[in-house]
Amino acid sequence: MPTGALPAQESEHGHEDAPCGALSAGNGRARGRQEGTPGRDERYRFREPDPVLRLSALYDGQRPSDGVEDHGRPWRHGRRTRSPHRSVPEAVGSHSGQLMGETTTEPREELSQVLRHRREKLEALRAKGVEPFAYNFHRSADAAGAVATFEGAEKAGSLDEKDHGERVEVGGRLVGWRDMGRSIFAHLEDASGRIQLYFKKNILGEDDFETLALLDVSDWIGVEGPTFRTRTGEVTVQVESWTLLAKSLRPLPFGKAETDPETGERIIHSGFADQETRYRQRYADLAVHPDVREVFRLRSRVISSLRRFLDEEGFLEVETPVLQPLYGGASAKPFVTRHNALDQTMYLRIADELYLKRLIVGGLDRVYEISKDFRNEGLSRVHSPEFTMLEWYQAFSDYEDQMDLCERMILYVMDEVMGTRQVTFGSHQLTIEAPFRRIGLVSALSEALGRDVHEMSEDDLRAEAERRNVADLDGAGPGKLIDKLFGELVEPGLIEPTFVIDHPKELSPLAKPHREDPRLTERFELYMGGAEVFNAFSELNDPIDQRERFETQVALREAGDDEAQQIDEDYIRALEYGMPPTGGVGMGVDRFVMMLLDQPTIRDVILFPMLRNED
RNA sequence: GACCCGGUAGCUCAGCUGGCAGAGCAACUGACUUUUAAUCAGUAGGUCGUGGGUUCGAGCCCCACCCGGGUCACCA
Repeated sequence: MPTGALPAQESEHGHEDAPCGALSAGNGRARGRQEGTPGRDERYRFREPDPVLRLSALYDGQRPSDGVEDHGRPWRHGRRTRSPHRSVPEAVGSHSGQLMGETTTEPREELSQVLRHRREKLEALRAKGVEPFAYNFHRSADAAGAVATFEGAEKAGSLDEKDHGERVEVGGRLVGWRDMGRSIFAHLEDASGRIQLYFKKNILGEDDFETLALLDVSDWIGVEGPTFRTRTGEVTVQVESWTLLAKSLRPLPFGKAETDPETGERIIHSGFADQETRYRQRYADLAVHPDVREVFRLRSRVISSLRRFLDEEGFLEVETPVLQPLYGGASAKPFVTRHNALDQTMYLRIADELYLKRLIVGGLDRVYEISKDFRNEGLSRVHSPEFTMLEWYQAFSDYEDQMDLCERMILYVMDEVMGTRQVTFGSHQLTIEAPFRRIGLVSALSEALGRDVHEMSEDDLRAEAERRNVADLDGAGPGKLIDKLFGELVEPGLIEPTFVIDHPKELSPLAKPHREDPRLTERFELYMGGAEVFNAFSELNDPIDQRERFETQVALREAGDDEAQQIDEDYIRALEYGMPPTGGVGMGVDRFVMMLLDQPTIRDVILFPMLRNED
């Protein structure tokens, strides 16, 4: 599990799990595996003699009589039939067939025993008149608030004669359960943190206490009662009444947590380690891993902070098309789709750039957009086909100004969200301070090669690249060769924030020529933690030059480069009306978040990363 | 795409040179009224990714395939 050093979080919630109540749903084997029966079909019948007497007893006489086939759905009796909840919630999925005793073509479910027990408890609860899926629950505090209030009262000496704090109503998910016989300790977790619950038989009464045995870790419950501090020092709710809010029919894969007696640190033994399953079932990953929840809370705060920064700088947030008749603004392959009514091929955008610059032409002189872009390419640690891009364009600025703006923005976000300028990138500990290092792409490469890149012919460059086993050189011109060599030789070392500036013209068809060296463009990429996070130019505003650049791209495309750009006539028309000098920046928001939160892969900062179809 | 590693109980994993498929946790039964990885006693739980092959015998060896992770390479 990701264990990035996340700053400034409240508590380290660990995970605990524990066996739940003593009472239970009975002996599955006896029912499901009777001699000679093929298993599934028999599993849910209630027949005599049924050894599951404790469970049966809880039905309070509503238990279906025996030996009749349609008792596969005992909860269908009584008022349940007309309940808006109808039969089984969606989570049941393919198991309903099983449970109904029907033959089904569904593959046999892996969890049948565990799922069965929970379903039996659900029935037992309904038989006792306990509604397992509540409509609402009023909370007087969240878990952290209840603890804080108690501690405040304790400090102020305002506890009552029994050392109880005020009564609270808290609600959350059961994440731990320790049954001690006539008393039970449990932990309840909500978005704020966790709080211990204490259930005591002679407070709740015999019957209510018995019913607790039908609860499980993962259930949502609400409780009410005074707070107190246990002998071991933990602030705890002494439960006087409880309400089941939602029965969990599928146990969450909680791991175990222990507290190191030496350091007091919580050591977490994850019960949910399979990366793929964690991405597919992000709900369970989030439910079980508080630090994953924290990553996404911080991601959200980073994005808010970026937005606030740009708003304060006078930028206007805009929205431009995701579905485009012509894609452009980057070198990438698009997703293709079709609009039926217009009978027209559409592309999912690969960049926002060309639309945003049209807005500069129109006089909206500082604009930005935070959006999903789509590139039909492979997946990797730093590439997702669907990713979040922030682009902004500012008239009356050039790339020098934008480097300054980037520095300010990064420090603004760090101060506001992280509260520190210290950051960890893998094994590197860094302090981020402006100004960042600036290196010329060509001069840095020249230094790495030990010879002046400008003096090298295309053949020299190719020979160097081949000597260093740089892959995929087909059709690469000198610009691309320089870029490849740079990627090989210089890029991996760019851990601390570094502006790499002044790229070869061939690589940057939308950037202005360098004012001092026509072979280059005024462009920078900002690298952090070894990955490119920002990309920016002094934007090309000469429509005649722009057309020539597009034509060069078309030639590259015809030569087989399917990532080369196309001529966008409408964009050229816009430039012909006149675009003021403009600096523009694109930022990979996911990567930025990765860097700030020290997350090793882009999937760890995307809630639902793209995966191959399940089956 | 190429290379490396992996897929065994609900989860995390072990399984030697081919010889009866295992552990911990979770589940289930029982005990326990201030525990917190609760503890103690007991019970159940398996299509060893899929399909072929070799063998008296395959989780293990061979072939093919599926799925995942990592590394490399390109766009943020």
